[in-house]
Amino acid sequence: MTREKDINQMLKDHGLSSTETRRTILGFFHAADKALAHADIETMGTVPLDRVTIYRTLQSFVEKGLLHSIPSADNAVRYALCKDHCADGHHHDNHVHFMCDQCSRTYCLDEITIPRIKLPLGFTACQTDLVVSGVCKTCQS
Amino acid sequence: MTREKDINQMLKDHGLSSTETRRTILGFFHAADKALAHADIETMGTVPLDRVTIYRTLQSFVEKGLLHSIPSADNAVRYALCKDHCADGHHHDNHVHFMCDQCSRTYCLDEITIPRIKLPLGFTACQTDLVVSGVCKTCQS
DNA sequence: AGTCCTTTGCAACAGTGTTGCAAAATATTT
DNA sequence: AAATATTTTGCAACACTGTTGCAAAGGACT
Repeated sequence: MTREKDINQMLKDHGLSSTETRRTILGFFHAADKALAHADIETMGTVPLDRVTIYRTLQSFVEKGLLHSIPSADNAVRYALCKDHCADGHHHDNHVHFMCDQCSRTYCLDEITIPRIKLPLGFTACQTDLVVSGVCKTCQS
Repeated sequence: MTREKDINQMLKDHGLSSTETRRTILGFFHAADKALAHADIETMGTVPLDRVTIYRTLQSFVEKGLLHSIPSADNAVRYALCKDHCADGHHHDNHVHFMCDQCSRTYCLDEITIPRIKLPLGFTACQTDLVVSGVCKTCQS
Protein backbone atom coordinates (compact mmCIF):
# COMPACT_ATOMS: atom_id res chain seq x y z
CA MET A 1 0.00 0.00 0.00
CA THR A 2 1.18 3.47 -0.84
CA ARG A 3 -0.50 5.04 2.15
CA GLU A 4 1.36 2.75 4.53
CA LYS A 5 4.60 3.81 2.92
CA ASP A 6 3.65 7.49 3.06
CA ILE A 7 2.92 7.31 6.76
CA ASN A 8 6.22 5.57 7.36
CA GLN A 9 8.06 8.21 5.41
CA MET A 10 6.23 11.00 7.19
CA LEU A 11 7.35 9.70 10.58
CA LYS A 12 10.95 9.35 9.48
CA ASP A 13 10.94 12.79 7.85
CA HIS A 14 10.06 14.23 11.22
CA GLY A 15 12.74 12.35 13.10
CA LEU A 16 10.45 9.75 14.64
CA SER A 17 11.05 6.03 14.52
CA SER A 18 8.25 4.09 12.90
CA THR A 19 6.34 2.03 15.46
CA GLU A 20 2.98 0.36 15.17
CA THR A 21 1.18 2.72 17.55
CA ARG A 22 2.55 5.79 15.81
CA ARG A 23 1.55 4.50 12.39
CA THR A 24 -1.93 3.70 13.69
CA ILE A 25 -2.47 7.10 15.30
CA LEU A 26 -1.06 9.02 12.35
CA GLY A 27 -3.36 6.96 10.15
CA PHE A 28 -6.36 8.06 12.24
CA PHE A 29 -5.48 11.69 11.63
CA HIS A 30 -5.14 11.14 7.91
CA ALA A 31 -8.47 9.35 7.74
CA ALA A 32 -10.32 11.95 9.80
CA ASP A 33 -11.32 15.28 8.28
CA LYS A 34 -11.50 16.85 11.70
CA ALA A 35 -9.42 17.40 14.79
CA LEU A 36 -9.11 14.54 17.26
CA ALA A 37 -8.96 14.56 21.03
CA HIS A 38 -7.18 12.03 23.18
CA ALA A 39 -10.48 10.38 24.07
CA ASP A 40 -11.40 9.93 20.40
CA ILE A 41 -8.20 8.08 19.65
CA GLU A 42 -8.60 5.84 22.67
CA THR A 43 -11.82 4.37 21.30
CA MET A 44 -11.10 4.52 17.57
CA GLY A 45 -8.99 1.43 16.95
CA THR A 46 -10.16 -2.16 16.86
CA VAL A 47 -7.52 -3.00 19.43
CA PRO A 48 -7.62 -0.52 22.32
CA LEU A 49 -4.48 1.60 22.66
CA ASP A 50 -2.79 2.36 25.95
CA ARG A 51 -3.77 5.73 27.38
CA VAL A 52 -0.25 6.71 28.36
CA THR A 53 1.17 5.74 24.99
CA ILE A 54 -1.41 7.94 23.27
CA TYR A 55 -0.47 10.91 25.43
CA ARG A 56 3.20 10.41 24.70
CA THR A 57 2.61 9.89 21.00
CA LEU A 58 0.55 13.06 20.72
CA GLN A 59 3.22 14.95 22.63
CA SER A 60 6.02 13.84 20.35
CA PHE A 61 3.92 14.52 17.25
CA VAL A 62 3.38 18.09 18.42
CA GLU A 63 7.06 18.52 19.30
CA LYS A 64 8.17 17.28 15.90
CA GLY A 65 5.68 19.44 14.06
CA LEU A 66 3.35 16.74 12.77
CA LEU A 67 0.36 17.94 14.76
CA HIS A 68 -0.76 21.19 16.30
CA SER A 69 -2.99 21.52 19.32
CA ILE A 70 -6.21 23.49 19.43
CA PRO A 71 -7.31 25.13 22.69
CA SER A 72 -10.95 24.92 23.67
CA ALA A 73 -13.28 26.19 26.33
CA ASP A 74 -14.46 22.71 27.27
CA ASN A 75 -11.11 21.61 28.61
CA ALA A 76 -10.37 18.95 26.06
CA VAL A 77 -7.36 19.76 23.91
CA ARG A 78 -7.77 18.62 20.33
CA TYR A 79 -5.08 17.90 17.73
CA ALA A 80 -4.93 18.25 13.97
CA LEU A 81 -2.39 17.60 11.23
CA CYS A 82 -0.10 20.45 10.30
CA LYS A 83 -0.52 21.02 6.59
CA ASP A 84 2.33 23.34 5.74
CA HIS A 85 5.70 23.02 7.35
CA CYS A 86 8.50 25.52 7.58
CA ALA A 87 11.97 24.23 6.88
CA ASP A 88 13.02 24.32 10.53
CA GLY A 89 10.21 22.06 11.59
CA HIS A 90 9.17 24.50 14.30
CA HIS A 91 6.06 25.82 12.76
CA HIS A 92 3.38 28.09 14.08
CA ASP A 93 -0.04 27.67 12.65
CA ASN A 94 -1.87 30.80 11.83
CA HIS A 95 -5.29 29.67 10.77
CA VAL A 96 -8.68 29.93 12.38
CA HIS A 97 -10.29 26.94 14.10
CA PHE A 98 -13.96 26.19 14.16
CA MET A 99 -15.74 24.11 16.76
CA CYS A 100 -19.32 22.92 16.33
CA ASP A 101 -21.54 23.36 19.37
CA GLN A 102 -23.76 20.50 18.25
CA CYS A 103 -21.46 17.70 17.13
CA SER A 104 -18.23 18.95 18.75
CA ARG A 105 -16.33 18.49 15.49
CA THR A 106 -13.35 20.79 15.28
CA TYR A 107 -12.15 22.02 11.88
CA CYS A 108 -9.04 23.78 10.69
CA LEU A 109 -10.10 26.63 8.45
CA ASP A 110 -6.77 26.68 6.67
CA GLU A 111 -7.88 29.26 4.19
CA ILE A 112 -8.65 31.86 6.85
CA THR A 113 -5.63 33.57 8.39
CA ILE A 114 -5.79 35.19 11.80
CA PRO A 115 -5.70 38.96 11.42
CA ARG A 116 -2.78 40.80 13.00
CA ILE A 117 -3.67 42.17 16.44
CA LYS A 118 -2.22 45.42 17.71
CA LEU A 119 -1.40 44.90 21.38
CA PRO A 120 -1.11 47.62 24.04
CA LEU A 121 2.36 48.99 24.84
CA GLY A 122 4.47 46.52 26.82
CA PHE A 123 2.87 43.36 25.50
CA THR A 124 4.70 41.12 23.02
CA ALA A 125 2.82 38.46 21.09
CA CYS A 126 4.26 35.03 20.50
CA GLN A 127 1.24 33.00 19.49
CA THR A 128 -2.35 33.82 18.59
CA ASP A 129 -5.25 31.39 18.77
CA LEU A 130 -8.63 32.14 17.30
CA VAL A 131 -11.43 29.66 17.85
CA VAL A 132 -14.90 30.26 16.44
CA SER A 133 -17.77 28.17 17.74
CA GLY A 134 -21.21 27.73 16.27
CA VAL A 135 -22.90 25.35 13.85
CA CYS A 136 -20.85 23.50 11.23
CA LYS A 137 -21.65 22.66 7.63
CA THR A 138 -22.71 19.12 8.51
CA CYS A 139 -25.13 20.09 11.28
CA GLN A 140 -26.57 22.97 9.23
CA SER A 141 -29.54 21.25 7.69
CA MET B 1 -17.74 49.77 53.95
CA THR B 2 -18.97 50.86 50.58
CA ARG B 3 -17.25 48.04 48.76
CA GLU B 4 -19.05 45.44 50.86
CA LYS B 5 -22.32 47.06 49.95
CA ASP B 6 -21.42 47.22 46.27
CA ILE B 7 -20.61 43.56 46.16
CA ASN B 8 -23.85 42.74 47.88
CA GLN B 9 -25.79 44.82 45.42
CA MET B 10 -23.93 43.30 42.48
CA LEU B 11 -24.97 39.82 43.54
CA LYS B 12 -28.60 40.78 43.99
CA ASP B 13 -28.66 42.67 40.70
CA HIS B 14 -27.72 39.43 38.99
CA GLY B 15 -30.33 37.37 40.78
CA LEU B 16 -28.00 35.68 43.24
CA SER B 17 -28.53 35.52 46.96
CA SER B 18 -25.75 37.06 48.97
CA THR B 19 -23.76 34.43 50.81
CA GLU B 20 -20.39 34.68 52.47
CA THR B 21 -18.56 32.53 49.94
CA ARG B 22 -20.01 34.44 47.02
CA ARG B 23 -19.07 37.78 48.54
CA THR B 24 -15.54 36.51 49.20
CA ILE B 25 -15.01 35.16 45.69
CA LEU B 26 -16.52 38.20 44.00
CA GLY B 27 -14.23 40.29 46.20
CA PHE B 28 -11.20 38.38 44.92
CA PHE B 29 -12.13 39.21 41.35
CA HIS B 30 -12.56 42.89 42.18
CA ALA B 31 -9.21 43.01 43.93
CA ALA B 32 -7.34 41.18 41.16
CA ASP B 33 -6.40 42.95 37.95
CA LYS B 34 -6.14 39.66 36.14
CA ALA B 35 -8.18 36.57 35.38
CA LEU B 36 -8.40 33.90 38.07
CA ALA B 37 -8.47 30.13 37.77
CA HIS B 38 -10.19 27.78 40.18
CA ALA B 39 -6.85 26.84 41.73
CA ASP B 40 -5.99 30.49 42.43
CA ILE B 41 -9.20 31.03 44.35
CA GLU B 42 -8.71 27.89 46.37
CA THR B 43 -5.50 29.22 47.90
CA MET B 44 -6.31 32.93 48.04
CA GLY B 45 -8.39 33.27 51.16
CA THR B 46 -7.19 33.14 54.76
CA VAL B 47 -9.77 30.44 55.41
CA PRO B 48 -9.63 27.75 52.73
CA LEU B 49 -12.77 27.49 50.63
CA ASP B 50 -14.40 24.22 49.66
CA ARG B 51 -13.44 23.05 46.17
CA VAL B 52 -16.93 22.06 45.15
CA THR B 53 -18.42 25.32 46.37
CA ILE B 54 -15.90 27.25 44.29
CA TYR B 55 -16.84 25.29 41.18
CA ARG B 56 -20.51 25.90 41.76
CA THR B 57 -20.00 29.56 42.55
CA LEU B 58 -17.98 30.12 39.38
CA GLN B 59 -20.63 28.30 37.38
CA SER B 60 -23.46 30.41 38.70
CA PHE B 61 -21.44 33.61 38.21
CA VAL B 62 -20.91 32.71 34.56
CA GLU B 63 -24.57 31.77 34.11
CA LYS B 64 -25.75 35.04 35.60
CA GLY B 65 -23.33 37.09 33.55
CA LEU B 66 -21.00 38.25 36.32
CA LEU B 67 -17.98 36.42 34.95
CA HIS B 68 -16.84 35.15 31.58
CA SER B 69 -14.56 32.19 31.01
CA ILE B 70 -11.35 32.31 29.00
CA PRO B 71 -10.19 29.22 27.12
CA SER B 72 -6.53 28.30 27.24
CA ALA B 73 -4.15 25.82 25.76
CA ASP B 74 -2.92 24.63 29.16
CA ASN B 75 -6.26 23.16 30.17
CA ALA B 76 -7.02 25.49 33.02
CA VAL B 77 -10.06 27.61 32.40
CA ARG B 78 -9.73 31.11 33.80
CA TYR B 79 -12.46 33.57 34.72
CA ALA B 80 -12.69 37.35 34.65
CA LEU B 81 -15.28 39.97 35.51
CA CYS B 82 -17.63 41.05 32.76
CA LYS B 83 -17.30 44.79 32.46
CA ASP B 84 -20.18 45.71 30.22
CA HIS B 85 -23.52 44.01 30.43
CA CYS B 86 -26.32 43.94 27.95
CA ALA B 87 -29.80 44.42 29.32
CA ASP B 88 -30.76 40.78 29.00
CA GLY B 89 -27.89 39.62 31.17
CA HIS B 90 -26.80 37.10 28.59
CA HIS B 91 -23.76 38.81 27.33
CA HIS B 92 -21.06 37.71 24.93
CA ASP B 93 -17.68 39.24 25.41
CA ASN B 94 -15.93 40.33 22.33
CA HIS B 95 -12.50 41.40 23.49
CA VAL B 96 -9.08 39.85 23.06
CA HIS B 97 -7.42 37.95 25.92
CA PHE B 98 -3.72 37.91 26.60
CA MET B 99 -1.88 35.19 28.48
CA CYS B 100 1.71 35.62 29.64
CA ASP B 101 3.98 32.66 28.98
CA GLN B 102 6.21 33.59 31.88
CA CYS B 103 3.93 34.50 34.78
CA SER B 104 0.71 32.91 33.45
CA ARG B 105 -1.23 36.08 34.16
CA THR B 106 -4.26 36.41 31.93
CA TYR B 107 -5.54 39.85 30.97
CA CYS B 108 -8.69 41.10 29.33
CA LEU B 109 -7.69 43.56 26.64
CA ASP B 110 -11.06 45.28 26.75
CA GLU B 111 -10.01 47.97 24.34
CA ILE B 112 -9.23 45.51 21.55
CA THR B 113 -12.24 44.06 19.77
CA ILE B 114 -12.05 40.79 17.89
CA PRO B 115 -12.22 41.44 14.16
CA ARG B 116 -15.12 39.95 12.27
CA ILE B 117 -14.23 36.62 10.65
CA LYS B 118 -15.68 35.57 7.31
CA LEU B 119 -16.47 31.86 7.59
CA PRO B 120 -16.78 29.40 4.70
CA LEU B 121 -20.26 28.66 3.34
CA GLY B 122 -22.29 26.47 5.68
CA PHE B 123 -20.66 27.58 8.91
CA THR B 124 -22.47 29.86 11.34
CA ALA B 125 -20.57 31.63 14.11
CA CYS B 126 -21.97 31.97 17.58
CA GLN B 127 -18.94 32.89 19.65
CA THR B 128 -15.38 33.88 18.84
CA ASP B 129 -12.44 33.56 21.21
CA LEU B 130 -9.08 35.15 20.51
CA VAL B 131 -6.24 34.45 22.91
CA VAL B 132 -2.81 35.94 22.38
CA SER B 133 0.11 34.55 24.34
CA GLY B 134 3.55 36.04 24.82
CA VAL B 135 5.22 38.33 27.35
CA CYS B 136 3.15 40.75 29.41
CA LYS B 137 3.91 44.31 30.47
CA THR B 138 5.03 43.21 33.95
CA CYS B 139 7.49 40.55 32.75
CA GLN B 140 8.84 42.80 30.00
CA SER B 141 11.84 44.25 31.78
C1' DA C 1 22.38 -11.68 14.65
C1' DG C 2 23.83 -8.85 18.37
C1' DT C 3 24.01 -4.42 20.55
C1' DC C 4 22.20 -0.05 21.70
C1' DC C 5 18.65 3.05 22.30
C1' DT C 6 13.82 4.20 22.10
C1' DT C 7 9.17 3.12 22.91
C1' DT C 8 5.60 0.59 25.15
C1' DG C 9 2.53 -0.93 28.84
C1' DC C 10 1.58 -1.21 33.59
C1' DA C 11 0.97 0.71 38.19
C1' DA C 12 0.56 4.56 40.75
C1' DC C 13 -0.27 9.25 41.39
C1' DA C 14 -1.86 14.33 40.91
C1' DG C 15 -5.09 17.64 39.14
C1' DT C 16 -9.68 18.97 37.38
C1' DG C 17 -14.46 18.77 37.43
C1' DT C 18 -19.20 16.48 38.67
C1' DT C 19 -23.06 14.36 41.46
C1' DG C 20 -25.93 13.16 45.58
C1' DC C 21 -27.29 14.17 49.94
C1' DA C 22 -27.81 15.86 54.68
C1' DA C 23 -26.84 20.04 57.33
C1' DA C 24 -26.50 24.97 57.43
C1' DA C 25 -27.53 29.49 55.79
C1' DT C 26 -30.43 32.70 53.33
C1' DA C 27 -34.86 34.40 51.81
C1' DT C 28 -39.82 34.72 52.55
C1' DT C 29 -44.11 34.60 54.86
C1' DT C 30 -46.95 35.37 58.62
C1' DA D 1 -39.50 38.32 65.25
C1' DA D 2 -40.41 33.50 64.61
C1' DA D 3 -41.63 29.87 61.46
C1' DT D 4 -41.44 28.04 57.02
C1' DA D 5 -39.69 27.36 52.42
C1' DT D 6 -35.88 27.56 49.42
C1' DT D 7 -31.20 27.83 48.27
C1' DT D 8 -26.46 27.02 49.27
C1' DT D 9 -22.79 24.67 51.57
C1' DG D 10 -19.61 20.96 52.77
C1' DC D 11 -18.54 16.23 52.67
C1' DA D 12 -17.87 11.79 50.42
C1' DA D 13 -17.44 9.54 46.39
C1' DC D 14 -16.69 9.25 41.68
C1' DA D 15 -15.14 10.10 36.62
C1' DC D 16 -12.03 12.14 33.49
C1' DT D 17 -7.53 14.15 32.12
C1' DG D 18 -2.78 14.08 32.29
C1' DT D 19 2.01 12.75 34.37
C1' DT D 20 5.98 9.89 36.20
C1' DG D 21 8.91 5.74 37.04
C1' DC D 22 10.34 1.47 35.65
C1' DA D 23 10.90 -3.13 33.63
C1' DA D 24 9.95 -5.45 29.31
C1' DA D 25 9.40 -5.29 24.37
C1' DG D 26 10.41 -3.30 19.97
C1' DG D 27 12.95 -0.69 16.43
C1' DA D 28 17.53 1.07 14.57
C1' DC D 29 22.24 0.21 13.37
C1' DT D 30 26.64 -2.09 12.66
